Amino acid sequence: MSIIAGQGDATRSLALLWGEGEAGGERTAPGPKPALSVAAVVAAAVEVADEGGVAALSMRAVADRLGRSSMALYTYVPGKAELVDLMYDRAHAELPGAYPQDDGWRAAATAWAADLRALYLRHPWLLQVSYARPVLGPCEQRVMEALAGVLFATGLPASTLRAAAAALFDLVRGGARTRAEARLAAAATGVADTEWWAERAARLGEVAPDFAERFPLSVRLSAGEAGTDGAPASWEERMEATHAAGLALLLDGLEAAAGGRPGGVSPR
Amino acid sequence: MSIIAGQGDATRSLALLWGEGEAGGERTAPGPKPALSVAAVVAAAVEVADEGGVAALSMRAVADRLGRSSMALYTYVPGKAELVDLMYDRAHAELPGAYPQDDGWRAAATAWAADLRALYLRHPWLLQVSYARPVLGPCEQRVMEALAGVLFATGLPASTLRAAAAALFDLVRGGARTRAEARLAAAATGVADTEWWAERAARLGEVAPDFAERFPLSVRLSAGEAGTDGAPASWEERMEATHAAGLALLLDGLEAAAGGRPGGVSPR
DNA sequence: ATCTGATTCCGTACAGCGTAAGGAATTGCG
DNA sequence: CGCAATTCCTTACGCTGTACGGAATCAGAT
Repeated sequence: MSIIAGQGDATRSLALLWGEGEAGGERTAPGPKPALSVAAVVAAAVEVADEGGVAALSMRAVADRLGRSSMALYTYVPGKAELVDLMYDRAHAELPGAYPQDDGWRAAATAWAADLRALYLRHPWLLQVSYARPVLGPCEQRVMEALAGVLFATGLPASTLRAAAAALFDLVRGGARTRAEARLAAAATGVADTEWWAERAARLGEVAPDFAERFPLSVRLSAGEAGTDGAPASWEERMEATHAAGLALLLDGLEAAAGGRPGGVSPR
Repeated sequence: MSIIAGQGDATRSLALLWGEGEAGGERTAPGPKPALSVAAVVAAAVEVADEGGVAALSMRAVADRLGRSSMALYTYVPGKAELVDLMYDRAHAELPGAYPQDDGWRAAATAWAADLRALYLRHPWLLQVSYARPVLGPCEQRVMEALAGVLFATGLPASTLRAAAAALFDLVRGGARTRAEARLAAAATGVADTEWWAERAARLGEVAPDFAERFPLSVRLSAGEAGTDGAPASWEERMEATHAAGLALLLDGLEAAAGGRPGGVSPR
């Protein structure tokens, strides 16, 4: 259970996020030239988080990676909270800014979701950054813009599309979280998905032998997970399928709302 | 920005979660009788988190509330991570274990979502507990059981319902998060939603004057938020509406999948 | 060439955190 | 009465983010 809460000063973060290249003029100020830059600090911080997770992200760790003292970072960044804001936005720069709609909006929406999901799995710490308060950096905004472009093709009113956009974000984040957890568990224990889950189930069976009687519907819900098509899919594949199905349900709803306009070649 | 990472020992957490009343036998062990109990510790911790947020949740703070030293807690709970696991599950005890389906499964599902959402708003720190790794305590399981009961009324296959359940959880959590953020911002700045948002927009306008040209679709997406029906709804009301609409889209998809079986009196 | 003032960077320090280690106090059982 | 187990506390360690003050570096005015 990992938490990043409280976040930083919104004004300072916004200035840093959108300042980017900073005033183009050459620097003519006295004093030693900065050996680092905001971008360098953020990049180093992202590396630290990618490698060691959010728990390993400390100012000292980032500074060590840059060969500086931890206090040196504070000339570039107001504090750790704002640094996380910057990291969060920067990571979203890896995503495309638009999606072709040759195969219809539904395919484009699915691609958008897949890309975002992949980003979360590349940088799992993103999922531990509270998106409660919208940081609203340029890169994250670009992702939103791409989604907006896809959704407007439905012809639906903006109010519906706002709801759809929020729902899509939620589904992708939630799904990626589950998947990231499985990876983490696998890495931590050295045991593969299926075995880990079996071990977990066994432990639960020890500690709560009356599980099946207390929660019959839950058991029924998770029963038959192997699917009817013989081959028992791997745990990761099943998670992938569940995620895709949830997404499909939402897109079905959206397509129904769009009425006559089809979403293009339906992927199912 | 506080972080709770790494989570606790799953085995220890599971034992504590499902032990509950513990072996019913009278205690006949030597040594001083425990003045506290696991339940008392968890209850105190929940109080601390409710009042001061997740940042205020420290072992010392919990111990102070109980009039003990921080180290005394470790005789009841293996560590902070496991304590958070227990808190998380205990909070879910506030939710009902089943939902009547007199008005059809759709109304029941909506009620389930509303209750869960209300729980998250009562205990916002729940949203900062990473549900990446399923803690799988009895109370959380009860919530899942309630949802399963609702969903099976659709007559759909378990695989579809698993996806629907996951999606519903994601939507409720995501929506509650946005709402909780607005409250937090309002409380922190003393400014009401609408004004805070206006201030934020103004600040963004200063720092990124070319916003409208760079992100025209996003602007169009959030434009006309006041709705066509004259009265400009409050920010919180709009969030509520957006959340409800997202939920409705998903339920539409589910209803479509259920084919002939209607979800009962459609709430919209 | 020198001074001035701004800027970068670092060393130290502090309060807070989770918790390991060990000792004091309390109790039921022999 | 020991004995052994259990609860609870004190102390301490290493870690965190960061406030503070000083040292080093440099541009431009003198």
